[in-house]
Amino acid sequence: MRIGELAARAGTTPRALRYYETRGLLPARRDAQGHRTYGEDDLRLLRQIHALQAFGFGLEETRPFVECLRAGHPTGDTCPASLDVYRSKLAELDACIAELNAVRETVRERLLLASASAAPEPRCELVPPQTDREETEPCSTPRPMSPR
Amino acid sequence: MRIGELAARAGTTPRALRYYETRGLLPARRDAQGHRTYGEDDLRLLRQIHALQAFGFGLEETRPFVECLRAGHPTGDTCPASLDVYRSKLAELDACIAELNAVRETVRERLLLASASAAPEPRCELVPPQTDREETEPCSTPRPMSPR
DNA sequence: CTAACCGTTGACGTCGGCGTCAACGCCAGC
DNA sequence: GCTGGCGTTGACGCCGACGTCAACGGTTAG
Repeated sequence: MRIGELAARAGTTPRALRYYETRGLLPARRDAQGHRTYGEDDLRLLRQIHALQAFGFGLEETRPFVECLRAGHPTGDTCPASLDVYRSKLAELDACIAELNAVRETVRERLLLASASAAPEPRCELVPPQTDREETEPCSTPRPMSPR
Repeated sequence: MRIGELAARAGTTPRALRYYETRGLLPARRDAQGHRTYGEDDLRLLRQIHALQAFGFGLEETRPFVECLRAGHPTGDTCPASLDVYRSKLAELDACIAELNAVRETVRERLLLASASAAPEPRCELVPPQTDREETEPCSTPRPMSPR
């Protein structure tokens, strides 16, 4: 299997696979023409990578999982190094969530205070809220649920 | 007041102020030597900018607040445009927090499942947890609480 | 023969908010 | 005159995960 086919089957692009290779994450054999050649196993590795990326894992963080799979384990998270990544990710998420909640509360307070003082006389105006709902792009840091 | 002094008083750098100017966020007058000149008002604008940045607001999002202040209002969030930013930020935060919570739960489940199957015999090993606490850098997207 | 299509490497662009460096100007003090 | 300190503009670097383009090569189908 060559790069185009693997990319299509994995739902990604040749460019991404080449990038992974430069990072040492997904090395490829070469055929007589110098073209990259992959096996079925590589498809599993790619699926692992994408599953973790969808959760906001960085490429480096997927490495233990990928190597774990390549070592022959049934799943990528069978190895201790992968569990460590899980744990540090959990801690990171907890810290992030706590911080965002704190910010959220502060912003909410400010909004209430400001909208109160901005309307000197609370006229109970019930303006129909929003006619159109814009898709506001959410959290991008661990950025899960990327388009495509 | 020139750029170095204002930067020092605002706790930022000349580079940042020049950048703001290129963005049209903080225009400056010039003296005979071509040096940027600022007034006391600009210090207030800068404080507003930094306060919002500490909450994870992007520079563009601070613009309504800054213009509100320049329009002579007592606070930056007196104007409707600023309130809109507050509201959209709240929505963004809510979406982000919800997403992160979902990811957190999934990761936690995975960790439990994997650590359970990784230890075929739950040997109740009570290894002393962590000897050193590494400062894991938290959420960077709305990235509040930046260093300095 | 030529076009279509797949592959290769290399380099630059993207996004935000500046940091850092280069090369220069102007003014004060010794 | 020389040094130090402040200012100016312009350009490149950073970080992550690629997208996009350029210029090239090899295989296959018409």
